[in-house]
Amino acid sequence: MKKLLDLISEEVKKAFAEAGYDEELGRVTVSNRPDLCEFQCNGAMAGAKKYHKAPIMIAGEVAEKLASANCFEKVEAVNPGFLNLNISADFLKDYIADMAGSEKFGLEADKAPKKVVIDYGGPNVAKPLHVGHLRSAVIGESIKRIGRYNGNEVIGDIHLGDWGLQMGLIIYELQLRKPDLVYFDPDFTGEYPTEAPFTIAELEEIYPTASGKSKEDPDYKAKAMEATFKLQNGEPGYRALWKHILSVSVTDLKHNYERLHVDFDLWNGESTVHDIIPGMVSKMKDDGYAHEDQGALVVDVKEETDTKEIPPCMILKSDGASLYNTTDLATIMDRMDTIKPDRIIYVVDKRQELYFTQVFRCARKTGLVTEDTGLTFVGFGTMNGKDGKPFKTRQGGVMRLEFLLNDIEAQMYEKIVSNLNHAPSTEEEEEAQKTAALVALAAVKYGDLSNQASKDYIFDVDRFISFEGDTGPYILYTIVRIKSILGKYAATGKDASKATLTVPENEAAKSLMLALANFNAMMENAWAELAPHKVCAYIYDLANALNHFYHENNILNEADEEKQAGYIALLSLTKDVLETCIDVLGFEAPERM
RNA sequence: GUGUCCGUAGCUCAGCUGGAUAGAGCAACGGCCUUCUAAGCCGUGGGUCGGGGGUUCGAAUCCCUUCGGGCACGCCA
Repeated sequence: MKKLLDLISEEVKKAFAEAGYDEELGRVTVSNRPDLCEFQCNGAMAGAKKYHKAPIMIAGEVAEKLASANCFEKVEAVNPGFLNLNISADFLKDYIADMAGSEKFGLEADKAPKKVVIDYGGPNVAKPLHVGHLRSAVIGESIKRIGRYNGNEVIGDIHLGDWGLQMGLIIYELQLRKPDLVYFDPDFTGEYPTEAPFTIAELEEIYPTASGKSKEDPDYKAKAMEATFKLQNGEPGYRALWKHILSVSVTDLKHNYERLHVDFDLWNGESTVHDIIPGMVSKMKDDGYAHEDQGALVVDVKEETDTKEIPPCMILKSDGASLYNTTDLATIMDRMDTIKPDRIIYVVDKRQELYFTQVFRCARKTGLVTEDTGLTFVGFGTMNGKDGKPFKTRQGGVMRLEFLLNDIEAQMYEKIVSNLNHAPSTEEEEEAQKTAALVALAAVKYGDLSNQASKDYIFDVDRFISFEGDTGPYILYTIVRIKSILGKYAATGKDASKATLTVPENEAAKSLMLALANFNAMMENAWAELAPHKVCAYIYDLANALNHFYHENNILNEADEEKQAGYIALLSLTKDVLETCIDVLGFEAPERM
């Protein structure tokens, strides 16, 4: 289905052409003066110079040609040369009816669907998720869903940190604590136990302890490095332990991501590509791209157009060990090999931007990716506390994601229960718990996603839980409100699915339709710009339009059944669109709140 | 130092492929619950769009400059 703006623009372009002007001048935009008109075209002013004519003259001529166009109910040429347009109520109603009947509310799927890998998450095993992982998960998940909604095949990959020194640290510390475990017996030849010799809680304690010791004690660190080396070279006991660490950790991670409504198609990590690194490196050497510099193996990635010096991309450290770059490049190679994506999107902290330009250039230069493979860096800003500094606990430590969510859910629960105005029954308590979880998630996600991803933002818990105004809960509240009305309508024995739209006969209804009509353009644009905040801005507008409509029209008491059915159809569509949008943002609405 | 992003109302943020009076939310103030959920709606006050130049009929938006801040700049990830 064509976008409403395109349909209107076609008419206006035709009018420009008929009046003897360049039709490109006929591009219509949403009015920035809603008090004057719904849509505007500024082409007359842009063309004034070219045609040596006063803009108002041009606008006037075009307006005359447009007089017969049935899609407008008002066409005005006003000084200095604006073309003010109001759409016809009938035309709009028909458009909305088409939209309601179309599969994706009028969104046309990409003509050539792309296969896209999206790399987000990036947690380390054996370490709990903390607030630093929140943005990647929330933004990445939303971009993934937006991409899918636009008709693409999008594959989410968590890209675990599961291979480096951290693993050696854990193994060595475990060996000190439980030296009798079979994993450390070099003569052991049997089957290793299937049960891990530790719990997630122990694991989460072991890693920081080991990490701390290794910083203080060079000997300890050397031992950990040795363990890492053995692991990477296939020592059976270590491999078996590593699998335990991975599985215990992944189980826990899945649980935590589930709570965030975030899921990944691939749980690959650094270890996935370990075996293909040597081949990749030697090929880069053989092809003449990689050379030694100060002992390290590097690939130059400078380009003439650079405004600053871009350091070479390091492939191997001077001690011959691989590093982050090596794994990332090998991961690209692996993805090209196994998935053949058209595009890879990285949702990562924006501080890594320079690093990723190096990696991308290196991948292109060395032929790891084809010319037309897109490599996109979506950098997100820091989540700051109210003081404008990186978000910390009251004690100044890193806040665990679980604790943060628990805290917000608990406050949400209090609010819900106090809204009941009576002591909750057991059932009500249970429902309140569920609702609190949904609302808390919406509050956190909307709070994050409504900001431009690339900017730092202030994570203000008090603001999020107050849930007034432009917040996730406001959106949910609007949906719940519609559900309630639709439920009551159905309870009178009428069938909402049979309700058909009617021509909007008041300003509130028309505004709501206009807001709805923007859906396809918005969703397409959100994908083009990888910008979930556009979806947030849209649903905030739509929710406002709905609430305005709600206060202007008494739906359930409307005596005229046809008119009432029209309202109901409008409400249903609004609900469906809102729910589609929040789904794409990665949260959902409760039945009541 | 070099590069890069940012600076919009008291606070948090939109708007930035140039257009008419710069928009929201919070906070402040004033209305609206015997009618569909007041987590709502309606209204009032509040801004030299960091400063200065320039391009343009027109600049928060583009260019230059300056001040202030964030971040990144080869063996961490």
